[in-house]
Amino acid sequence: MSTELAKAYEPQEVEHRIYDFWMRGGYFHAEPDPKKKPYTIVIPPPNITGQLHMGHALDETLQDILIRFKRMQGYSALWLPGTDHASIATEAKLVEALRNEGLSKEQVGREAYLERAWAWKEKFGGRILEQLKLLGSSCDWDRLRFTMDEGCSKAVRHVFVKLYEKGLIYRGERIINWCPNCRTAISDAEVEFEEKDGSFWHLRYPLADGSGEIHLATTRPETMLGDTAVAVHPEDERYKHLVGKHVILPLVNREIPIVADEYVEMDFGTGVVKITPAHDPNDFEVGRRHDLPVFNVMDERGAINENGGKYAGMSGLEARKQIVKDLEAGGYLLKVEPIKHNVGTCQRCHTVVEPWVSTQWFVKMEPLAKPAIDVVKTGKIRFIPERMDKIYYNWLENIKDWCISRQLWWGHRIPAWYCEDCGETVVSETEAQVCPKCGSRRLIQDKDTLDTWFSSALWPFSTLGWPENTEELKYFYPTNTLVTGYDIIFFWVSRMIFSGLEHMGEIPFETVFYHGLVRDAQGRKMSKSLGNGIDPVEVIEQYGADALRFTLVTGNSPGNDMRFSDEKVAASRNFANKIWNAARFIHMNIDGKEVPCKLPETLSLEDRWVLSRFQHVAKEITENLEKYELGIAVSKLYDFLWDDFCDWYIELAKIRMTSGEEAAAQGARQVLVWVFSNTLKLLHPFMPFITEEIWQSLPHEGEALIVAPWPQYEEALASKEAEEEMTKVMELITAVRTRRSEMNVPPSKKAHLYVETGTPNAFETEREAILRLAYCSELEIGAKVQAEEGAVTVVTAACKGYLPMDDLIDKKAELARLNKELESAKKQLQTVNAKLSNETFLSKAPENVIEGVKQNGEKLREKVRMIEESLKAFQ
RNA sequence: GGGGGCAUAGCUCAGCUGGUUAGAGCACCUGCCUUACAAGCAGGGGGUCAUAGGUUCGAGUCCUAUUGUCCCCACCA
Repeated sequence: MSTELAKAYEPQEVEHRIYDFWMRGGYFHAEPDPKKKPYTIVIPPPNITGQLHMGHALDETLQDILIRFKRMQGYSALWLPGTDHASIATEAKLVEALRNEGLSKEQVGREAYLERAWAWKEKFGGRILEQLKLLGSSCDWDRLRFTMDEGCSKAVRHVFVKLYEKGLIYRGERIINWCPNCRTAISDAEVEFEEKDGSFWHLRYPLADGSGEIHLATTRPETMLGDTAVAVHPEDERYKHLVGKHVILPLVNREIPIVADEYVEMDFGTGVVKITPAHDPNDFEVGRRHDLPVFNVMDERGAINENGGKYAGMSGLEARKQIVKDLEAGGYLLKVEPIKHNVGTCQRCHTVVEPWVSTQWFVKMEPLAKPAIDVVKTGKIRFIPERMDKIYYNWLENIKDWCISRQLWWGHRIPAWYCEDCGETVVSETEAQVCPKCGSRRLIQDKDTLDTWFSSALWPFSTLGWPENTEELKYFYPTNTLVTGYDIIFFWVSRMIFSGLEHMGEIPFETVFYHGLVRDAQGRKMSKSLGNGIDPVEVIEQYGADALRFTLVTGNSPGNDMRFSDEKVAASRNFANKIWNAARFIHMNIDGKEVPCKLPETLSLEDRWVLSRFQHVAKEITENLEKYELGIAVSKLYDFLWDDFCDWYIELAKIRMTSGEEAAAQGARQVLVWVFSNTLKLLHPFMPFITEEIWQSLPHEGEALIVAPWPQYEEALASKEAEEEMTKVMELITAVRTRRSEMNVPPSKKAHLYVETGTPNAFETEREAILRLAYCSELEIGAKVQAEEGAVTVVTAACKGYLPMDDLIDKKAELARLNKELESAKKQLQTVNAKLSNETFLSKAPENVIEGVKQNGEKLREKVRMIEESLKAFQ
């Protein structure tokens, strides 16, 4: 870059060029390196169906910040990228595409279907990765993985067999959540409850012996076709005598028993529940306890099956209507009342989920959950923020077995074969050829595939080569940080933890850094249906990737949701522009000159001040980053760069650079370059493009900022004295500016300034700065100065200034102002004095706090004295 | 039913283990095209930190309760 370039930063061209530069340099690639310490993050693999949304943008930005930080600190920093096959989501897209061609997946057949699926994956699966690059993500693309690639698939089969042999995977007929739209079983975690309007139908079931009837209510009358009992509470006096008797199931005319079970709540409704074991999880349990038959009346589409008699073939809703009609006609319907109730829906398609009995594969969770709880309890794995612990414990402590089979074709096919001759089940990592029991060769593989999360659970080690014991696995595992949203604690985090412990005997990561959701400006969730989603790619095009990243990390604290708005990105863009212009300014002053990238021999007070400030900032930011306080770190950088460096230091440096004294000018140039390029290092993880671009253009050592060493705190450059001295000067300048502004004096009108002070050194040293920045025509400094009468007074902690501006002074206003200031100073002094005369404060507060209060008291006393003196003089 | 978050300036939010006078961005007001930047510079107004108690020498920060709001889990047929 040079000063000829645009006044405003134009990110588009820079970003592509710089990303190419990084790629060509191979800076993203990490190798096992015994000389370095490893730092590893595995990416939460985005779905191949996905487009980059703000949630990804946040997730990837946070990871990239951590990886770039660690890389600069000298770690062998691996950010391992990849994508997830997302079985249900992808299958939905594929089936839809087929439907548009007038085809079904059954029509094309499994093999052809999978060919299409892979082709689709090749075509669209990489789109999101290209979008990740636009963000600046420094992933090791050489190590790109996919949950269904050969290695991951091998890991999946290995785990399946191992768990099966251990008895932790089993197959059985259970009641599961069935999505009639996706036509597959789903796990408990994939069910979302939504409050919906419904009806409560009150029914009458006559007793079989004709001695009366029993009243009950249901929200799903169509399930009565599958009723196999009626239940009451064993202690319920109203019904005790009926237990053991039978009722006639209306419409169906089946005799079903009345059973007693503690599950029934006496106080709810009539205290009678109809029991449909095939279509309700609680009823299923009741049925098991009482050995009731399971009478399945629904098919895979949620329609009534052949067990439903005259209702067979009707959809659930049709059957409901007809059954209610028939019940009413038969005199069985007592009343209907409207209610609101929670209905389970499919996470993917929001179709109402049917509890359905079918044969599925499950993972036995309890033995796996226990160690997973322990590693968090003992702190081996740390959650940030800590409160996520509870959510995690709560889930694992109440865990139910995990239904892992899916009636889908896209995914890892279950490595189980059934013998057609003897019915034996063979589970094997490789294709089973012969039945070990009867020797038959007629083996058929299970048609189902595994839950997507079964493979993502292995992601931290399957991507590093497991089950082979690769160099990568040895070096990079366990990984260090997992960055993800709190919405997938159950789906993913918990499953990676127990999988890592079970298969690797070691935690998968040390820290889980949770972030919240990115919401719209009104705080609503971004969603397709609301149409309020903001496309990160568009934001990048308009404002630049650095501005987007800066926006996402500023003010973001772990685990908390954030709002996203155009105004915020605009503010970030302005910051990028500020940096750009600081660079332009420096170029203007160094171009064509030889400026070494080291500090000069002699340092001025402002040099020592800015260097000291930088040291503290560097130290604090490093600490903040290590504690995952990214939002805090970035705002400190913002303040330092904008306020300290641009608004103060650059302005101060201009004096020497226009002074005509070459040695002084050169010193200023060197400090400018040194502080600025070191600040760029600190800023690089957050805003990688603009910082690399500028850093390259300035005098620098090393080939790229991305691999430049992270600034170390240097005690020798920190100076409390320089900061204190400089503060005196800055306070005076600000006070003069304020006073002038209040009197509406334009900067063009210079004024004589008298500074009365007991500590003249700093003021003398910075004489030129005061002249220039406080708009002075002349400056007198002394222990006692003789100012013209009627001069305006400014008082700071270290000095008193007089501005003779007789013609502009509103005497009354000036008097009022001085009085106000005196009052305020006195009030503060009072607070301080109260503290210092408080015995308990003095005896209990720590030394440094007391010392601070004392010093403050000194300053205030001096200030009060000076104001009083001015008032006296004024009158 | 159980658990959790949030409540600080007009708006969006910081404020880490309690410690001098509670901060930022945006918005607003005033003055400036000062030769890096008007996407800028200088200055300013604006907050009884949701409410009520408590702990403490000291509370925005810790504890208890209340109110409002959002979320998670469980789910009553």
